[in-house]
Amino acid sequence: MSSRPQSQRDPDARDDEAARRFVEKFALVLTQAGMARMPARVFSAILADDDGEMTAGEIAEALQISPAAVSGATRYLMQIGMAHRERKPGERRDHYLIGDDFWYEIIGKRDPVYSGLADALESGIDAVGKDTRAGARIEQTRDFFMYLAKEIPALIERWRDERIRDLGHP
Amino acid sequence: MSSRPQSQRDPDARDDEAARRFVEKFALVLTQAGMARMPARVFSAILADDDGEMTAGEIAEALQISPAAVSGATRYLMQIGMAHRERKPGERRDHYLIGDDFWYEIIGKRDPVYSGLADALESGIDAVGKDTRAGARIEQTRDFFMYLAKEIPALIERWRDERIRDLGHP
DNA sequence: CACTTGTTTCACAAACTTGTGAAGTTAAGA
DNA sequence: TCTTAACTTCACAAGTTTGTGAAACAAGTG
Repeated sequence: MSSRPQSQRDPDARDDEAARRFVEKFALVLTQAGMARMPARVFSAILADDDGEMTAGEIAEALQISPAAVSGATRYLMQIGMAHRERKPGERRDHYLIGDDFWYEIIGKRDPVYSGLADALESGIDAVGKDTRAGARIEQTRDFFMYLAKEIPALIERWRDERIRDLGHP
Repeated sequence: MSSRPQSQRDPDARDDEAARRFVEKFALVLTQAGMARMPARVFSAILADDDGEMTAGEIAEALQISPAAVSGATRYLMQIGMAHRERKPGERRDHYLIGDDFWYEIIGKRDPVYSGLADALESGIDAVGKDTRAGARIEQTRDFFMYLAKEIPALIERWRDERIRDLGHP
């Protein structure tokens, strides 16, 4: 979990200082995409960890945050399915991990967002009147989100398939 | 812009009270999807307006908010391309409008988000080492976002084409 | 050119969010 | 059963964000 001084580094090995910078950089992008700060940092830290698995203590240490902050962030990450927790029998510590294919899950879960928009729009069509200009506009918008709700999961499925095929022919 | 009392309503005509509820409901969904409250409300109001076009005064009146709030919200909406402003010659008022096909634009603009994630991840691969487990995981994640950055615009393009074809054969 | 209507800017108060220390809870190990 | 390490919950202080009133600014109109 540590690397040599810069002057004699193997360019293919881990550079802790650079890894730390990456964690903050990636967390920042996630934050800009709407994720809260601590969950973003915690997630990035686990992502950059070689095992993809850290204890709460390791997280607190790595990010210099309180156990309370770790607890809050991990609870959130687990809730939205971006991390999960494991504890081996006869272990006191929880290990937080991110799967190797969690991204499909997360993006796939945008589905409810689009469906939610489509549902809200559905009720709007009646409110403004089916045959009004607003009605037509809202209906078209609804159709678009229904399309996304259907096609995006299919897109991700396609990626999954391609990946599996690539692993078969490396 | 107004409708009869409930008791004698035409079910295909506009129901102002229901429309108002829709505006708040849809704004709430947008808010949950990460949009700020006022821009979400203003956008929803214009979406539900029959002309798809409102003056700042109409917006303030409809949503019971100050001119300052309208100004801030419209500035934001225009900046991200969800609304634009028009003023006819010899008019004192600005009219804010949303196009009939703005959604493609907006979702299409997620592209930079995915590209941004892919970029940040790219730098992470070197930081943790190309041939480490973390390196492989980050690389795979980057590939996934590059895939999305490429495929989602294509998806939207496809919708556009289908729409145009539908309009040709109604 | 002054008046009037409409929009933007700005400073601020209120409301909300965030991360912390400290106390409380849980469960492994002796 | 008691001890202790690990995690969670809670109240709060600090920091942000949000929407407002008031004042400044722009642009038609008489």
